[in-house]
Amino acid sequence: MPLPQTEAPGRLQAELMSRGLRMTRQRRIILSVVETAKQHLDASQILRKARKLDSQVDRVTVYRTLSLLKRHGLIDELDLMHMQGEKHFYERRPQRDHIHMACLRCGKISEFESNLFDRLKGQIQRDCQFHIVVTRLEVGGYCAQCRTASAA
Amino acid sequence: MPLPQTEAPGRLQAELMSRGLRMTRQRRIILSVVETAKQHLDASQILRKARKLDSQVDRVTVYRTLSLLKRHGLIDELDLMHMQGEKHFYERRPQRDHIHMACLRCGKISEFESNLFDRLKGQIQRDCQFHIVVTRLEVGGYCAQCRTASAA
DNA sequence: ATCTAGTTGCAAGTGTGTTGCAATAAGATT
DNA sequence: AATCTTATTGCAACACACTTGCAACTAGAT
Repeated sequence: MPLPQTEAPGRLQAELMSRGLRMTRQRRIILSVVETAKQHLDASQILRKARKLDSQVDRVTVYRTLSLLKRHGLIDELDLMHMQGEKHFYERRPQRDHIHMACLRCGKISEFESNLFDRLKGQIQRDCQFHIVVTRLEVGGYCAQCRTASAA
Repeated sequence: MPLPQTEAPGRLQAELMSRGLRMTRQRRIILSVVETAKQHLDASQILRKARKLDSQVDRVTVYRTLSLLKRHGLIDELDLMHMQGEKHFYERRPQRDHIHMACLRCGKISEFESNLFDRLKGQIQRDCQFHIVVTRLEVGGYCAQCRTASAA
């Protein structure tokens, strides 16, 4: 049974192939899960979704693939303030870095892009002579809804 | 054998006592380890240092004390870009937040305070109506030394 | 069709952090 | 100073995320 390999290959798959890496059945599945994710997924969620597409995907392969994508700078790893144990979450690396805000009450994760953040990174590179490869800015606190809810 | 309890109690101990928490022998030791740390320590390093002062400190007590301090906002938890496995590192919460930069080559951790960072936090609070409790900005990349070293 | 090195799956292992519960001790009360 | 109450501790067992060694497999080149 052929895989839905004719679907648009997706940027992740194209990127990996252009780097001379082998495109296995398992990798294709894991990449598609990561690419089509509508929210931040952790390794076990990725495994579960991958198995729905092909029960022949191992936990270890998920870890190895995530680590590969991370090494190649194609995905970012998030901690989301460790609100749900010690899980790590993953998302495709975006064009422009963004901030993750985690509400300590309702658990909602929101994202925010900011010119100030871009300028701050520039300042770090200049003032500290530090060549930035990856950044992670996470903020814990209370979102607008939960602020008004608790004020009521 | 009395403990060196007559030493200046330290801010952490004073803070906890002012909040009506019991000051046990174990807590005093763990607090002093955290307060006098010259670098970022993880839980197992804290345990080891605590045991040097009193072999009667349990691993669990270290975890519980760190979690207590974190809940009370007296220490911050760092991931330092997960360069050394999944450890978490701890430091006393400073007056002013700072950025942690982790060199991916030599592993050095440097810190940086920035007005832009302060302004960015202000922007988040305003634009997102998000009440910030804690922030963590970690940057991975290459420090000045390692940049020049690899250019050579 | 064949080859070879990159990749996978299994099983076992590592390490961090957590939980239930009986024993202990801090700090208040008398 | 003795007593009391309840927070805290230590132990043992557990939970879970992630890793490693290695034989079997297979993608992509020849």
